[in-house]
Amino acid sequence: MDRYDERREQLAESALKTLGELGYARTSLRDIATNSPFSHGVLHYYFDDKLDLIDYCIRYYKAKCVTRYDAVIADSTGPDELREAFAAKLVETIVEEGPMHRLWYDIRAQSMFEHRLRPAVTYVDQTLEDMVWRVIDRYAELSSATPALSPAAAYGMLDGLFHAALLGEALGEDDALPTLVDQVHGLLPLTIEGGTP
Amino acid sequence: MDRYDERREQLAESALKTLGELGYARTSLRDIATNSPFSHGVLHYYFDDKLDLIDYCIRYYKAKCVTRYDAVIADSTGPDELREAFAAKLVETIVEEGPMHRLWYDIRAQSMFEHRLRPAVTYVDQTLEDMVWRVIDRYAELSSATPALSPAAAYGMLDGLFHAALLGEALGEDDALPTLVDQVHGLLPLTIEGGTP
DNA sequence: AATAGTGCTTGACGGTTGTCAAGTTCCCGC
DNA sequence: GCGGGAACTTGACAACCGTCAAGCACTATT
Repeated sequence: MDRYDERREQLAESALKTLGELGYARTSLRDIATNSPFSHGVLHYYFDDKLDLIDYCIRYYKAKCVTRYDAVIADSTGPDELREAFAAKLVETIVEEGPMHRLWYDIRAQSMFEHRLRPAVTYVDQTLEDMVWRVIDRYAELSSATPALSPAAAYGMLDGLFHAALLGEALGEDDALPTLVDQVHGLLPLTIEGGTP
Repeated sequence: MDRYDERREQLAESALKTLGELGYARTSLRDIATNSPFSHGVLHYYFDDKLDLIDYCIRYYKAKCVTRYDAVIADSTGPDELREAFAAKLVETIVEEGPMHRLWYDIRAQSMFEHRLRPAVTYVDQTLEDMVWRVIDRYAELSSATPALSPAAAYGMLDGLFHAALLGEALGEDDALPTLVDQVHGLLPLTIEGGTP
């Protein structure tokens, strides 16, 4: 990777930090530059415009989190262990990377109004669906069963629970995270069928 | 209702129309006023500031859609009929009120960054959960069974599927709506247990 | 060491934003 | 019909936005 790409990543890092705190609507290019070692003019040196920067940020964000559960998949030796570890990891990432997830749901909502965001959102959403499916597939395998729903359905339901927990956590519901654990524990068995009795 | 409240509702109507088209981030008070019979100054005559207006809009939005599925609940005489009618109604509202739903998910995401939106979002979210739970509860009753998950879990999963379908529809996936129907058909039986064999 | 070119800063631009004060029009009670 | 307050318009404000041109600093090559 050459120097040019390094700087783009560095700026994307600063941008993600700022966007994660303020959200898309209230983050200006000057805010991003303030949270970086550079001045505001440099952003137009490395990116065409604001949306080009955000497009890059979205894809960069994905690269950092798409393998988040792969260790859980690889290390778990039984269905219940996988279920526990997966639920714990979901909670962990809300606690440790909350702003990043908030930003993701923000950007995804923006993509319904801002057409230029759509390709990146579609791309990342698909990789997240794949990531979830690897968990479900492994869970079925460890249960000696087969998945009972489509990847899209599994991702949609799990994402709904995750999104609700993130929202609850942001809105100050103090039982949002334990509730998520319970919900995931309840949901995973529903995603498979034909397991060994 | 006095004249003052009538005008507030009228302005909220114009605001929702504009916000539904442009989204929160790109809608200005002047845009809203342009889509109304009044000038931009009148908004500060009826609302304290922009967030006060949006707070009012969110609650007003809820009042219009919270009973959307009650007719389905009342008219259905069997579990499969309810399931069909509910899924059809979900699709119908995406088609006919798409912008309003897009706005809702946008505002809900904004509430994670803008504290002043939180009370209204929390309030509406709860009424939506109640609305979904009335469907699930009736579905269990018609199935001679009992619900197998909490209202929050049922709402979270269903909302995840609905959100994904709305997003898919906005992003141009032409099978988003039929897929939603299939997913809802698959999900509802999972929400109950102990039905008559 | 002179120079060319990359990397970065600075400052300015036109436009838009929320907000509000001042002024105008309209309507209702007397 | 006349006065007064409510309803609404207009215009202006300070601040902020994305963008970009101009210039400075630094580095590497010759």
